[in-house]
Amino acid sequence: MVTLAEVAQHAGVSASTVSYVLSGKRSISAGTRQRVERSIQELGYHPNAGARALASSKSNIIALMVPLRTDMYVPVMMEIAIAVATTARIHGYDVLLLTGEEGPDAVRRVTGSGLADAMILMDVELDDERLPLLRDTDQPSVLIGLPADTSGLTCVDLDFGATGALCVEHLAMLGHREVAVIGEAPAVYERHTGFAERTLDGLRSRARELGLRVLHRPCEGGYDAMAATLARIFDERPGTTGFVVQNESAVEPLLALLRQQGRAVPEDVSVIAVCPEQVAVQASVRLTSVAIPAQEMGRRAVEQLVAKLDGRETDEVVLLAPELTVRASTGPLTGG
Amino acid sequence: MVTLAEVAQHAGVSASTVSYVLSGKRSISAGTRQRVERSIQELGYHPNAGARALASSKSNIIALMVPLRTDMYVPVMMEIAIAVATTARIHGYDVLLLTGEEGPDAVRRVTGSGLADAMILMDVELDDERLPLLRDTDQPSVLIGLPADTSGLTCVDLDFGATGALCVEHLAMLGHREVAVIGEAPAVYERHTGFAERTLDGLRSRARELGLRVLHRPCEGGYDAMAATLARIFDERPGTTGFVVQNESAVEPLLALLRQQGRAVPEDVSVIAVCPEQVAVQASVRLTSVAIPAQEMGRRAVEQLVAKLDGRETDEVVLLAPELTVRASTGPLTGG
DNA sequence: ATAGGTTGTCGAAGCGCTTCGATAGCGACC
DNA sequence: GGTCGCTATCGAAGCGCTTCGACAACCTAT
Repeated sequence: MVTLAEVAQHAGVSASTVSYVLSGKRSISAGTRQRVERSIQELGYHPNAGARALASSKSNIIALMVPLRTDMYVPVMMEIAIAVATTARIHGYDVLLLTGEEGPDAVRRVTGSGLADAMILMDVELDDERLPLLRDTDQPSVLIGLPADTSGLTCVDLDFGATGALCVEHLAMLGHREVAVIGEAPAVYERHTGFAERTLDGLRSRARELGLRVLHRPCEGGYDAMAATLARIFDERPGTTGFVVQNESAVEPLLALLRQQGRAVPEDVSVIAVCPEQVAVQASVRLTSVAIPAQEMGRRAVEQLVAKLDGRETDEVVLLAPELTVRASTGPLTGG
Repeated sequence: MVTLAEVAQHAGVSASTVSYVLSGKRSISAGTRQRVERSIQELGYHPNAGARALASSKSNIIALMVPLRTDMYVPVMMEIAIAVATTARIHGYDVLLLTGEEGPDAVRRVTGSGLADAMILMDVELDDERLPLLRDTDQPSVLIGLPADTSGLTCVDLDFGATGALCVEHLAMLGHREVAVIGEAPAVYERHTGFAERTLDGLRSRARELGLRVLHRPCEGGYDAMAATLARIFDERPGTTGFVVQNESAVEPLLALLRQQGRAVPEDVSVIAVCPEQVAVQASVRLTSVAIPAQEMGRRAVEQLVAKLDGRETDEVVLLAPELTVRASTGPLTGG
């Protein structure tokens, strides 16, 4: 391995000068800079990460903690992770991938060892056990998702409350009066992942204002579970004409079942999905949907984090405004 | 931050003794060990990663390069990534997440800076531009996927050739004579990702031996693309009764279209998917499938890598044997 | 011409750890 | 009882870098 000292010797300057050329923290004459840069090129020098971290107490690494479970929103998670990695590189950081498995211990380990300068947590639960640790540390962190108590934390998330409201508004505008919400698997609600509840709250309170009736049913993904859920819904509320689906793996089964039951989309029933664009576009009916802006979330999380690392002020909570795209799965209520 | 020296002082021993307690590289008396361990506990000591890396020239980090594109097999990629992270932790390594974006430069950067001790590459193309670099480096690496020339490389992958053969055998056994293969998007073939071609080769050559006719059609995911593809297939080969699908996002559309055309699965046509178990189980018809053993692939890749890092001999190529699970989407050809 | 301020460079200290002798202590052996 | 061979421990060097203070060289304003 080529070292700083070798570069310095090759360029005929001192080691510190090379270091300053690299960091730009002191002014260097154009001539010297060029000589040093040529030497770096010629020798194929790469600064040693460990030495750098030791000397500067900065690893230039951001830890990203992804949920271990793969029962939900996998593509979204992946897209966020990739956006995080890509954006981090732009700011000169690398990303360390941690799984939720280690739980709070991972936070301690990474914080304590100086492995990472900062950390991003995904899939935050309302009362996440990692939060006290984060508040105690002075290591910057950003959450993707919204816990119950955000004090002292920085969070980035889609505004799921507004998302729910937006869905119900669209349906109301089209004349629907009875709405069913196909939610995430029961386990998701049980573990108090905030977004599912927030969507529902936003949707319900707006529905109340607009005078719509709402029936919420959690649903495991897949065809069979969806069939059972749908049967129960029509059993309980035969007049249901609007559906809001917040569960990727229930989307296609729902469409298939409706088709099978002779209910035309969007003539008889309207369906809105809360899902990534790709799912909405590729479905058997092009879905009116509120997109989950995975990339944007990853990007913003990194930007918040970098701002913190640079000592800039940051917002406490960044809520991304939902956008509803009308496609072919919603239409005015005609039959009455 | 608590340092080694502080632990040493607290325990009344020298720094090197603490270090040896931690690493176990020299024998330590039981009494001393206990005293040191108690001090570590009490002070909440975590070894500094940078200092360690510098002194030992080992970072205990494995770099994982994931494809940037999210056009295919996203859940599989995610599952592999998580399996890699989990398995790596078991062996005392952390995982650095690199996106394909930087391309070969990322390999240079990570190798040169000593950021990682080794690296795992996913989504390897037949003639991947990163391979020469890997062969040149003495940094251990493992590929997930199979390039054209595996000499000097260690690879882990599903045996896609055998997978193709297995699918066609199953269909042949059930009496089918005309088989259509719904493949990945054309772009996947164009960029020469090996697995798609290997599946096809294995399938074709076994079909020849068994006397079946095979028609292969690449297919973008989604309903519309699948509809067009399916129309062309039945147009060209009206007698097609067996389908092999190697494209997650074509599965559900295919089932919907067949249903819509009044072709019953599995009475009239049989469908085999090459996909993750979850997809096969959740589909509207429980699919006979060959699973893509994502977790196993990630795990094996790490194990190969760790073996290399420990100086143990490793296999050059690990091909996982495919397993076909019969579910409800395939059956004997009855109509004749 | 001289004090004062820049600008560009250097040397040295030190980041926290690993690791290589060196050595002290101790039981065993002839 | 002296020597050998352990085991358990220590001290010191050094990994490759950053960063601080020092200082020479030069420029400007008086």
